[in-house]
Amino acid sequence: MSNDTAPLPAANFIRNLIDEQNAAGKWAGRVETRFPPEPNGYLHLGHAKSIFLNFGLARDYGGVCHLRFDDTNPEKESQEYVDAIIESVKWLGFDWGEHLYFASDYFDTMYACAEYLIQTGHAYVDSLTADEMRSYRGTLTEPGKDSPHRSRSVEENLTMFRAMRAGGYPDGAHVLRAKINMASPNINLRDPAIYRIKRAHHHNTGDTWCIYPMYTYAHPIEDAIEHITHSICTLEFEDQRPFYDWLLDKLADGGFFTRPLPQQIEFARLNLTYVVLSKRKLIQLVDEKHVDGWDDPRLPTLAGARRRGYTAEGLKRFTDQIGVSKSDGWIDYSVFEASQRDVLNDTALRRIAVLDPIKLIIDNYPEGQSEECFAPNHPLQPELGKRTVMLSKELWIEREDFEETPPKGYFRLYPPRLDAAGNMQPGNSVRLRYGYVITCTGCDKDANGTITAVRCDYLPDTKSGTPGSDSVKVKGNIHWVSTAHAYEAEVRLYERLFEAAQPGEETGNFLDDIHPESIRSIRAQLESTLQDAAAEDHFQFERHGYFVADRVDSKPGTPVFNRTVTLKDSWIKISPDKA
RNA sequence: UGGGGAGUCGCCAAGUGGUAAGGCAUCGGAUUUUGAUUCCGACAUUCGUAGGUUCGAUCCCUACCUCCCCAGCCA
Repeated sequence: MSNDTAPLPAANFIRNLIDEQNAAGKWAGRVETRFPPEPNGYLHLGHAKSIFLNFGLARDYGGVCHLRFDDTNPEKESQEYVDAIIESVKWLGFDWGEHLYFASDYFDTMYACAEYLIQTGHAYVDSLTADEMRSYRGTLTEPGKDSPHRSRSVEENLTMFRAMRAGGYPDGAHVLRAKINMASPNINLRDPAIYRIKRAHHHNTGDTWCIYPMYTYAHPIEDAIEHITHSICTLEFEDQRPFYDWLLDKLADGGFFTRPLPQQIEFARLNLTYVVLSKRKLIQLVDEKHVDGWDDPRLPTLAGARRRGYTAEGLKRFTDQIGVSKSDGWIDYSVFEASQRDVLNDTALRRIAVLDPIKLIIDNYPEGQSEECFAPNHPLQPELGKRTVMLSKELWIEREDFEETPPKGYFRLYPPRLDAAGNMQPGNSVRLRYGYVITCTGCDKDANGTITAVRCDYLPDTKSGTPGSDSVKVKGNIHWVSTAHAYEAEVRLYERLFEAAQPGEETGNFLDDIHPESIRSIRAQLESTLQDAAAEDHFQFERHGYFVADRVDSKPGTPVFNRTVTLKDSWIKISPDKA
């Protein structure tokens, strides 16, 4: 990202650490990070935090950040995910240059390291079943005990490990384990498994291998091979760090890597209310079709966020805002929305859209006549110019901009009414945005009493942009579109996918908190210029919110709009029974 | 209850021995042809609790409390 003018991100414990190390000359000022997703799903907002952190650190310290696929478990991984991840990281604006890597490209080195570990007595082949291994491991409060196979000779271990690789054993028959300490208070050090036999087709290495390294073992080696300085991961890997250091220390002794070795640093993962950020749950939502694919605009995946109309710049603003620390907390989803509004407010062109139309008839406006009104594309950026919207006798206005019996404080359209003293007061006046001031005279109803049209008169001398147009002061300002000139289009309104701040917290099943109507598709009346919107064009529909032309379903000439986020609305707070 | 982490305003988050940054939210008020934006102002005598050291502690020491993570041949 190019942001020379952007202020330096706030201090955090990682930056402080790097500053200290740089002062001490530990890495000679080098900062090399990596973003290492497993290609077993789509990236989500939580990954964005990690991406901005890792790529941001590299950028700010003049280093590089690698994109590395941690593909050590072929059963769960696929090329589709690799492609989607690449697209999302690019969308966020990052470029890893030459540094695109796959853990699977290092399988040979990892294998060689494993033989070295065996030869130096630091690893052994175990033949316990998974269940047996579990019981030998002990518990949180009781030490484990040595496997009967722990004392196999180096020669036997080597022979068996080679046979494992050669396909001489069925899946699960043996595992290679690091030989550390079965009584360690840190369970992760009780001889962790580092290789398992698994006959699965790998998206990158095909059927070359039938044994695969475990994350625990593979990750430190990946970092060391790539000369990563700071290996940043989330808090749950803290207990893994002693093994990370143990392994690399042994391999450095063996001449595989040179010191200083990479350093693992852990930070708190993102917890966001009203969404789920776990791959398991996201996969379930997609597989069970609670949503329409990984890029469903209701999903917190980056693909979904993009389609929803959220911007990469807004995501950056969000991550800058929430900071990086080691304490786990929950960020309210409204914080995310606010950061998106910040960006969209600056960049989105303004347009008019009537989402819930009701007809407004200007009785004293000539039949068959129409005229041009000029509306700025952005109120704060006049250099963005104006567009023309047509006004005529019959308009569409928002249903909620008329109230037959207005609540207290309402200053939009309402008809003439009796005041407290019993005197008839005129109907309310508002300005038709970019047009004339009108005064409400009443409304039409059908036999059921349903309002079919609102009636008004306009004040001819009040047209926006003409001298003296503001001689009549009104508080209300409503948007409209001429019925004869409107463009009707599909607009999708989204609600939160989950109704609970922490889905599943109450019942234990996050699916119980799914919002039954999280998507609503409507036919809206839009100003005609919107017909030319291109996919991924962002707009502010004035007085409503930010919308984007859907990048999947929009066709030239027939855009479909997604509501990204509404505008802040303090009227809702004043009058909770409204909206 | 073994081990590893974390506890600073409603939500994030700096500060780490010299007397509590900032952001978001909230509440006032101004501007406003979006009940938006923008602007101005208010907003922790207090840093999980209790002791201790010190002239002085959010920061050091001791004990305690609360929350999170670890017993996959997942990552």
